[in-house]
Amino acid sequence: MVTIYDIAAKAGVSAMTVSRVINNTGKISDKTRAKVKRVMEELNYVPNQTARSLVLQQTRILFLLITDITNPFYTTLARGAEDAATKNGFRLLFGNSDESLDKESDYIQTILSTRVDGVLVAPAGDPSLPHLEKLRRHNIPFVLLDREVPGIGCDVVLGDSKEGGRRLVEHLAEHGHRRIAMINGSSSISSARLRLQGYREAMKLHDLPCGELDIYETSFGLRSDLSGIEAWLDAMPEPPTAIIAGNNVLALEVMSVLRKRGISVPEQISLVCFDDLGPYADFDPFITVIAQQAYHFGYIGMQMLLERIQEREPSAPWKKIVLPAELIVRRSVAEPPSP
Amino acid sequence: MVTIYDIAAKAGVSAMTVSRVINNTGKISDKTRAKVKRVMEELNYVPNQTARSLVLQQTRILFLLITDITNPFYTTLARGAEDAATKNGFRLLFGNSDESLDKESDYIQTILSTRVDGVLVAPAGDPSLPHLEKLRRHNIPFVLLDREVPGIGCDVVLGDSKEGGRRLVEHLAEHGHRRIAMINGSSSISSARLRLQGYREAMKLHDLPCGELDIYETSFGLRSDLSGIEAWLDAMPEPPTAIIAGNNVLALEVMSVLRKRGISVPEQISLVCFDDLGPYADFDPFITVIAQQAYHFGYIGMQMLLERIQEREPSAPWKKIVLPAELIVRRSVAEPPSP
DNA sequence: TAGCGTAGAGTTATCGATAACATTTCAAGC
DNA sequence: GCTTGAAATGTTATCGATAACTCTACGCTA
Repeated sequence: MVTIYDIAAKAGVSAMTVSRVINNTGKISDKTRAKVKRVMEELNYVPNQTARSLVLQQTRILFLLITDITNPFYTTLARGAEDAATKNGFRLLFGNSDESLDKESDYIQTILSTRVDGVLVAPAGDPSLPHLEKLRRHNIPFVLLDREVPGIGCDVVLGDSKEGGRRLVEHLAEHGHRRIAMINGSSSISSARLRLQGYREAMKLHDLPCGELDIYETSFGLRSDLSGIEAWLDAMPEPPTAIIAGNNVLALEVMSVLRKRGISVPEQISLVCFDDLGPYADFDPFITVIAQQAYHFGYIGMQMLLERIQEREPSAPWKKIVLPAELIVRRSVAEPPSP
Repeated sequence: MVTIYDIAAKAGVSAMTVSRVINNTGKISDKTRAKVKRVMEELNYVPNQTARSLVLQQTRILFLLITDITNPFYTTLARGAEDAATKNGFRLLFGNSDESLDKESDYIQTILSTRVDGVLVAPAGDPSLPHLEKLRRHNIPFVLLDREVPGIGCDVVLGDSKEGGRRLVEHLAEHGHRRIAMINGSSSISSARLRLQGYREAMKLHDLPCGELDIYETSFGLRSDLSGIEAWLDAMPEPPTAIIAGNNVLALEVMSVLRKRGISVPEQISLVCFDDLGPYADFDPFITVIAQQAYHFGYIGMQMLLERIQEREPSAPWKKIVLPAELIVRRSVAEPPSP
């Protein structure tokens, strides 16, 4: 591998001169600069970023840790983050925790040892706290995306989950639904908690019945086994006329179970969810959703992270951005079937 | 930031002894080992991977460069690659070239300067050749995924694109279609070329008409402007009764145009494509596709890459794996409407 | 008890770059 | 021709780890 010394030797200058040419610093005569550049081209020289990071104490690499790389919400978010990062001369690496605390922990370790300059995290849930404290202890700036974690102070970009929950209930109530059930992610995840809270408040406000059996708490991630969902549907004494899914993955899974049972949406049951389906919503614009501005989550989060890294205002108070929830009405809601 | 010297000082040993404890090499008394470990815990020490990489001349980091992070084909592939990498103690970083040669070139530069141990590339197309030659010149092992590039020798994992093209035509022909059009990615991409070739051969075999206007060559990536597709549909003298899309993104876009025009699928026109829609195919199992084993592309490609890196067989001949194409019949194909 | 082998440590050089300081070069001014 | 100061370039130390070598102390053997 060609090093800066090889270039220096061949160009008949010192390594420092080559370094100055590379970084455009200090004073170099045009003649020397040209000669060094020519030699670099000739030998296909590429500076060793590892060596550079070691002395500069910064990598200009940022990390985005998401919980589900196959979920379009996160890939769209990733695009936003990437765009903001490259626009500022940083590179972005991705990691995928799969909603697992263990994998998340591994990635945190990787992040610490790689000495990245900053991290964007969609945490697996409240128990992610120790992971975040680790980042804090090691002075690595980070911004939370989509989910808050109680107990840690930091910048965070959230969606208006509670409001989203309310709106979905209202939308269904307007169509005459009274038996509205909800399937949701774990309550150890702040967004799931707020979605549920919004749902509960709106149900109460509209004087709709809502027993504990109407709510099913499971994981946001993709599962191979849908029997939990089946059991839940069977357990409700009076079947619901509408279901709210806490995210897009859960909606897919509920849909799959309903189809298997020959229950048609929206004729026999209405179905709505949080999070849009990315490009696929376009394909068959079927399901009514609370859409989140996924791209903006990434873009804004990245901007906040870069501000912390470049510390325009040292130790500014933590910021919390809440992006609005938008109801997109499509074709998955109808009047409840007459009894 | 805590360094190995801080640990050494506090534990009253040399840095080398700490290094030996970290890496479990050499001989260390149990007493010393315990003391060093305790100090490392106390100070939350994490070894600096940058420094380590510099001296070891290896990073244990691999890179996956894909062309569309929002395409489920690639995210599923990414999962496979990640699983194979972590299983072997390597970490995997992702990059997204967006089907752009320029972005691809930037990533190649990043890869070279980061000194990763190996690369999995889905190239933007045949003009990616110089980028791959750069990797070769710098002795970075790489494996191509999904697309070949003429002019470079390397391991590659492909889908059986030609066979897929044939099968789609046959499937449509069996349903009585004679006017079958195709929208496809750029012919500078090997998989697009083969898909087209399969289509052409099958059309000829079945004695079906196929003029130049029936084929529309565009980009595989997502576009905001669908007017090209509109113009193509308008330009065909006799409208087709079926359309084959060269990948899932193109199918989405064609679908979008058709819906806008009030043309229903499959009643008025049949639509099939290459590549499945990931989890979304489950949601509304609508479109008939040639599915590729996306996960296996990643998993197998990664295994081949690791073999090259660990050089079990130095300079073994290049391997070319062709994964079978599977026709999944759903509901987007019907008999052509009677004239 | 001298000699020797080895477990358990330490020393020094190195990876490839850059910061900080040091030195050389050369043109302008008197 | 000599001084002076800025421009141009070089030298040395450093970042945090590891490889390769060296050293020390102790126990066993003859």
